[in-house]
Amino acid sequence: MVRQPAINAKDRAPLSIERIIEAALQIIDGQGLGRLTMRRLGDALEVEAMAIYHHLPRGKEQLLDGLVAHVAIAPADGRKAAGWREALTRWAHAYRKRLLDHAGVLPLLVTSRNPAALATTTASLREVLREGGVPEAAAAVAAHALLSYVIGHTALEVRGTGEDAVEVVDWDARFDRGLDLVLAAVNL
Amino acid sequence: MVRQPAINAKDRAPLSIERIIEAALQIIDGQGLGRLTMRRLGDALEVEAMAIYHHLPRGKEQLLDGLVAHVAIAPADGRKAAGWREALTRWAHAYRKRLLDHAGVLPLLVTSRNPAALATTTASLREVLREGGVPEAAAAVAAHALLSYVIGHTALEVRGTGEDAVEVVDWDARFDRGLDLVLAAVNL
DNA sequence: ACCTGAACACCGTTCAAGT
DNA sequence: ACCTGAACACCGTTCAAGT
Repeated sequence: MVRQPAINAKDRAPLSIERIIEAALQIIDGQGLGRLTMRRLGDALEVEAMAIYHHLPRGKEQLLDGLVAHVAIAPADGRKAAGWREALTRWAHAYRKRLLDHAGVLPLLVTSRNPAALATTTASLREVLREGGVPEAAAAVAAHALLSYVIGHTALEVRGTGEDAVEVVDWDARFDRGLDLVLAAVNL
Repeated sequence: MVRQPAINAKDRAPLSIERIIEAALQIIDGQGLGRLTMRRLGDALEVEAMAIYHHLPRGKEQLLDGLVAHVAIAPADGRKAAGWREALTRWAHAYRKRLLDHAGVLPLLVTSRNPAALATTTASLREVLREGGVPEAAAAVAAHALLSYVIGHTALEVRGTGEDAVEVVDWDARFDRGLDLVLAAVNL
């Protein structure tokens, strides 16, 4: 006879940090950061909230650190860029998309939480500049100005896109025009 | 006989929205946003937490909206600027200082909460550009790029200044160099 | 008008216990 | 090793009551 799992055995995929982070992102993206609680997260994972502590001993703090780390990585754009300016434009678009896709995590990004994750983002941007042949000294300023612009723009876009928005704005167009302005200065 | 207040009379200044906001800012600046609770706020004001609801019927939501409104107003710089570039530089420095002085409120600023407060900030910046004689079309892009840069830089600065900072950085110098880059592009 | 006290439904987290 | 259940100290908020 083939061995059957007992009726009461909970033979589902065991918990893992990846599954926990994924479920947390789904709650945040769907209901907002304020509704992310350990108990609700446990429900989503079909587990008691306390089980999460077995995988994240530092509890909710560690969970939030993990969320920041997750959005820090801008997915690489496969296409080959014609020059450093096009490469930077693509990087900026990819990072903005990442931030907007998980806009609920944004408040965590403007905290001193998990500063190591920020280094990841900076490194990927510096790599694009290096490949584009931008001199080291100019690259440092350019990277900082560009990253600041993308983060700041996204913050403004999120604020201006809420339910009771004050003004109707084409945020795609506004982003591109500001980006052009910043990139023009890099060229000087 | 001169009328004396009874021993048990609580003859202290009555609660007001201004006093509540002020006390909340003090808690945030000193202990962080996470430790701002209605009960602690009540303690700071020497009142039961429930008394706050008499002045802020929408409760903590309304309190947070008020905090966002408070940091939205960049204090005017008294000195007379020599030209639009100097005027913008001063505006940027003043706004960065405001954000850093209340860095704990920053997470609230990257939410869709109280979008009307954002209009206040934008208006003050647009006024500087108007006085500087920057043409309307260029001013719109410049204002957005500059405001984004200042907000984004401050977010990065707060992240890079925490207790377990990864790198030592002269944030004043970095801010100025990025600001110069953005302002150079406005000039084109 | 302004504040209090008790109560309710929720939170994050600990700890001993189960399998 | 992995998860549960009960418990603790805390939240935001309501509502009736006090002055």
